[in-house]
Amino acid sequence: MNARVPRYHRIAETLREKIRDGELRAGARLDNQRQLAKSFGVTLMTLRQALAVLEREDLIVRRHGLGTFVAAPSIDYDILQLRRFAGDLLALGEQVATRVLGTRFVVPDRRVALALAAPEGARVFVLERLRLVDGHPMSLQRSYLPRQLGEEIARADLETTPLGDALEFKLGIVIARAHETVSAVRLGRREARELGCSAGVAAFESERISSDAGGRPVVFDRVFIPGDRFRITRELHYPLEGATS
Amino acid sequence: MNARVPRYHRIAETLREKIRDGELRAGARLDNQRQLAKSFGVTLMTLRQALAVLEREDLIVRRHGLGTFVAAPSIDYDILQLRRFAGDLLALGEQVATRVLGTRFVVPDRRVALALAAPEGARVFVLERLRLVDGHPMSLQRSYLPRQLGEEIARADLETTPLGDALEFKLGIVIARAHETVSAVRLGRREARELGCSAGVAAFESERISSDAGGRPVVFDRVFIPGDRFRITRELHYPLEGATS
DNA sequence: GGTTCGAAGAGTTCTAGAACACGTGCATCC
DNA sequence: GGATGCACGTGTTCTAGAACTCTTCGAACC
Repeated sequence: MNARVPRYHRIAETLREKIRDGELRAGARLDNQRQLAKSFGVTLMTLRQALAVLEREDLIVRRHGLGTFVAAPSIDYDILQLRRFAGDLLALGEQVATRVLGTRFVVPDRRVALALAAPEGARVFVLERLRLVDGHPMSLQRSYLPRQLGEEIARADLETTPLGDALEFKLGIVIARAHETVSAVRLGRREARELGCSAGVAAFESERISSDAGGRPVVFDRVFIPGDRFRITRELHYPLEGATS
Repeated sequence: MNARVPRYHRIAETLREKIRDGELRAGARLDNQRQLAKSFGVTLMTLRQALAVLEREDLIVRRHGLGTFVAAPSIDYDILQLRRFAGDLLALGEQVATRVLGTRFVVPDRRVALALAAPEGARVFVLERLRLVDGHPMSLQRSYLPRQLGEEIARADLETTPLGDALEFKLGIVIARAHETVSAVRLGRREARELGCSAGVAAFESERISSDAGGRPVVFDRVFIPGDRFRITRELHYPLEGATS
């Protein structure tokens, strides 16, 4: 009757079906954009518009320099039960141990600096810990704190005192809110070595900004957990309310 | 240092500032895209990318054939306190009166038919009411009910009995859930006449589907309220839980 | 008074490239 | 062993148009 449906919508629909039907699995890499444009018989710009549609639907993820990937399915559902991914997610009845790898002062990357509102070039405190489940390395956690807080907290026995407790009982700081982002990454060399697996394997990366009641950022946590991939953000409110199904 | 910031980001930022500083007010129409592209010295495609950014941020609204408009500010915040927009939003301590304009059986439009699961071409019951605040017309509400329910309810004294009460005490039907969509429209002639304003003025239109505990759709409400513009949907659960800030 | 039709204005889709920027991996160098 | 640098593959930004569709509004027509 009428071909009034935009071309890029049709392309998006085609790809959507391939993803739905399993022809393209979660995590799979699509052909590169120029190739796709060619095979659909459209311009790069048009193809990119189709990809933009799918990206807004969280069906694909585009990574500069790497490629376009099929995203993980419907995270929203799982995330409701996620609670605090970073730390105490691991308290599932297993034998959980924490090994402090060390503390340092470093110049943070942009994300950390932004989260902690640290001035350009200023150093921040880092606490690096390894979580072991059943004696096996499970996650690598780097906790960044503003310099001054770090200097105070560094004197605590972090080997036996959880960071949250040290903040609360030593400095009187209580975490009131957190914003967490979980994404999928490939492990770098250092992270892989600490976790006892090979570099480049897929892993969760959780970035969490915890703030006190006044909204002041207190801790930036970055956690790596070897595993599958997905990406989601969500707000947490303490004390955690009952899981709303 | 480096102009590595994409051009369309700079354009978006410029427009963002104009909106923030009030140079462009909510509801104002921007220059047309070709004009904007020309004045920014970029291609139409590039300008459109800037607009796409702002649209995703809900700062502007683009309407095919009409123009690009500054969106209303931060609706998400207000909607939390919206409760039942359709009816009892008006119970704010003002003098609220209800005038029944009439009842009819009509062939519903597609949206109503779909919501009430009415067969093609079947008639449904309509109750039309005017809400007056302080003697001044505030909103026009059309409540659609399935034919059979309508025939029962038509015998009630709707001038003095709220529709919800009539449903509950006369038919034993209790509303358990509702799904509400609020959008911005321009008033048609009839609606404008009833509301005592001129046709074409901007108004809220709220469409609400109320269902009983069994999930059966009971009432479709469509409410017009002259005012500003926005669009949002949200789920309501009865009994309404306390407002989570 | 209502209806129909068409022109004008505005957003949308699309082409065919060219140049740029980012991540990775490998080779090289200390 | 670790740092540096470069090439390659891939996504991103941008140009300069042309053609299409949607909405409104007024004029002409019942």
